Parts: sequence; structure tokens; C-alpha cells
Amino acid sequence: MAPTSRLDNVISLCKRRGFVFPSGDIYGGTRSAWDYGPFGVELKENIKRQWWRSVVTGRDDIVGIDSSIILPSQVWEASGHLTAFADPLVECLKCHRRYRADHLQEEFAERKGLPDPDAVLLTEIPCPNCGTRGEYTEPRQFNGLLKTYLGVIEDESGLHYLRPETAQGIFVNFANVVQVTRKKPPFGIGQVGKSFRNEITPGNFIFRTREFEQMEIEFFTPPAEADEWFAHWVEACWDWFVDLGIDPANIRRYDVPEDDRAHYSAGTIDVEYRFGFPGKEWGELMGIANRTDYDLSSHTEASGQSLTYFDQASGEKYIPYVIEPSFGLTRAMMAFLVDAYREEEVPNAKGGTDTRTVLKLDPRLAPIKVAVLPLSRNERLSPLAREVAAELRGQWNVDFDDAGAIGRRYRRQDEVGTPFCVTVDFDSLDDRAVTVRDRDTMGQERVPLEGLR
RNA sequence: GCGGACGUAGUUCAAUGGCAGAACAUCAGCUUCCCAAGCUGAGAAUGCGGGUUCGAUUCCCGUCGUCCGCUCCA
Repeated sequence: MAPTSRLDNVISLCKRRGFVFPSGDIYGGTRSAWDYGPFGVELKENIKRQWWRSVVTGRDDIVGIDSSIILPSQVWEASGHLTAFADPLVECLKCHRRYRADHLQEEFAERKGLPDPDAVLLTEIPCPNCGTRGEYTEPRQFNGLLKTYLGVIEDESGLHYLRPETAQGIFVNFANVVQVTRKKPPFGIGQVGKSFRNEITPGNFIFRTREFEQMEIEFFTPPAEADEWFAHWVEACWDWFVDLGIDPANIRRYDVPEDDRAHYSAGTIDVEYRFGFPGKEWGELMGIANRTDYDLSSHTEASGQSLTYFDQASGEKYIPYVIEPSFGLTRAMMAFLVDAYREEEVPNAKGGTDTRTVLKLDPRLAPIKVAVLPLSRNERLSPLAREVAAELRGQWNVDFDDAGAIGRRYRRQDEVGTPFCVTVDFDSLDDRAVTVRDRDTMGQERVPLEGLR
């Protein structure tokens, strides 16, 4: 057995302390999704809030929306997802390797110098793995979109798709938002919400799930300024992670080669985090794509509604380019957790050392901001401590714990990243002061009750 | 989806074709407790379904889930 990795430890902590539960646990679970427990939901909400503050309400050139998950099927036809997300897959009958049929054809045509890949018959192509010639299953369509049927009768007329990205809800509302906000390019629309993709292989904990959450900005710019804004967003996204505590040594930029880009992208830079997956050190945290005028043009054409922008000042009419910074919220959460995870050797009461597990989360992200801990459970200390907790609760998310030894309770709070612990002791009854203990330094400071913020 | 490995308290690990054990964790009580202290007590498990058997957690089949590979991507 390999030694447990940092990632394993984080996953184990998440399950043990209820950041994340397997979805549908009591029925054996489903591999498509995870549920966020009491600490997990706080952390996730805090990440969302910080993101929204820094890129939506914190800027004068971005506004937010919240669009629906279910959209008319025409949206996905126009966006290209209906075709781009449906790949014909075949499987070699001998070695059971699976391939995209179109990839096999293209590769074979290129190798043989044939002009038309579509004309190549699968029966002529040897399996790239075992060499068996042309023994494949019939091509089967794998559609990455999740289907659902609306209306009382379950037939094709009610077929709808759950959105595979939040972006399209923004594009179809482009004209509405321009109309009501009087925003002029360059400006952006931000959105946080769930998206769904029928991933062939979900896995790596919350890294790839069929139901996931995105934080996306579609930034509309005059075509001539697209490159400049692209660079701006690469910088801004990087800074956002670093500002919230991610070690710059653990993230990197990856210039996605043309072949690997999404169908709408003319240029993509990913920000990757060093998750430390088995066999794969880095994983994508977010992507910044130049979607050009692909989406607004497609929707203009398909809907018949013009999504061109008319610039009164210059008299110019154009379809804006779109720069899209797209964050995986749940991936960001995982990155913040992995980055914050520490195991520290600390002296214990017996003169030896203990291992302290601590999440050094930025206080803005910490699920619990302050824990109130009476030194012992006692009919005089507990009421005062509860009073202090109630007072603080007006402003912070507060935990109250009076069970067991004080040291144990400190460690419990360390493990979920609580930055401050307030201890009420017997002196507090007389001097109305408490001990504030800092998560990072383990230092203690006596603070009058009135001085607690 | 296909191939391989694996499913025992919350966790880590035992054991067995015939009452499933421990440690840590959890909860309660005691101790004027400041960094996982001590003592006492409690709750808590064979993923689910079927088969073989007098009897299955153990053997067989299916299913669900996890991990590793093949594809997709925030």
C-alpha cells in the first residue's frame, strides 16, 4: 500500500467531519454526486460569497444574474452542445478498449493519406491497442447532456436538457441585461449555479461529478480588445486564488493546445492546481476561454433575434467577443481544503509531542469563525459562555462546545479551520474577560468581553 | 459503459459455516480541565437482494458502491 497522500487525508477529513457525504448514502450512494454537510455548505457558500464580492459587486463593469437550469432545446442546438457533447463511441471486441469512432477514422485517414476520413470504414481500421482489424461494436452515441422530460406525457416533444454550463443562460439574456442595466461593452455578466454533465467516468472525490457547481463570468468586449481582456482575466483569476490563501507554488497556468479546446474556444488558458491525484499531479481548477463571437452569433442566427451591439458613440455595430473565466466551485473548494491542510507536531501535556491536524483556511472561508469553549462544563461557566456565544452569533458563525477536555476541543476546531477560540474560565466570572486563542500561532490573549468584535 | 481489485461499528484493523472483538473517535457522568489527560458507563458494524445450507458475515450469483486503467472536462 502506498502511504496515504495529502489528498487522501483531506478526503478522509471531509468525510469524518461532515464536509461532504456520499449522495444517497443510506441507499448505498450514487457515484454521480456528493452532498455537502454542515461544514461543507459553509465553506462552499463562503467561497461563492468571496467570488461574488470580488468579481461581481466589487466591480463596476460586472452584473450578476441567475438563470434557469432547464432551457429550451434550441439553446443547446444553437450553442453546439447537442452535437459537440455527443460522441460516437465504439469498443474493440477483443481487448475492450473504447475509442471515438471519428477519431479512429481521422487517424487512419491521415496515416494512409486518404482525403476523406468519413469515407473510411471501421472494418478496415485495426485496433490501436491490440491490432485486431475492424472488430468493433456498433457506434453508440454518448451524449454528455442530461435529459429530462417536461409535461405529463413522456415523449420526445417534452425532451429538455439540463444545462452543461451556466454560460448559455447568460448569452440568451445578453440583450435583456444590456437593455435594463445600460451597460456598454466592455462589461460582464456573472453567475453561480449548478450544471450537469453525463461524465463517462466521474471520480476523484468531488473533482469530477455529474452534478457540479460553476462560477462563471461572460465578459463582453469589442473584438479589438479581446486579447487585452483575456490577459486581464488570467491575471485576475490567478490573483483571486492567491488572495484567498492558495500557495502560488501549487497553481500553474496551462495553455490548452488547439486540439484539446472546447468547440467554442479560440484560445484557452487553464489554471491548474496540484491536487496530487494518483498518477496525475495537476488538475484543472478553472479555465479562461476566448469564445469569440461564437455564442452570440449562433444565437442570433438560430433565434432570429439580433444580439449585435450598437455603439452610439462610434456609430459602430458589432457582435461582442466573449472572454469567459469559468471556475469550478466544488473544485475550488477542494483546492482550498488541500492547500490549507497541515499536520503539525506540537508539544503535549505529557512532555512529548502530538500531531495536530489543522486547516489553515483564510478566515473569510472558514466555516466557523469562532468557537466558544467554557473551560469545563459547569453551572456557572456554561451560562456565561452561552451568553458570549449568543452575542457573537449576531455577527459570526459560532460554534459552542462544552463537552470533554479543553485540549480536545481546540483540536476539533483546528481540524475544521476555525480561526479563533474563545475560552470562558473562572476568572471570567469576576473580570468579564475571556481568553482568545489563535489557530495559527496557538497564542493566547486575554480580552475583555466588551472588546470582542 | 468495459476490464481488474475490494466492501465488517464514524475510522483503522481482528475473527468465524454455529453468540462478530479491539483500539481510536462519539455520547453521558465525575474531576476549578488552557492544547487529543484520567476514571466509570453507554450507543454503535458484516453495503443491498437472491441462492446453497438445519444454520451464511464467511461459499455461489446478481446489484450498488469504492479504488486502479481506457474516454470527458469546471
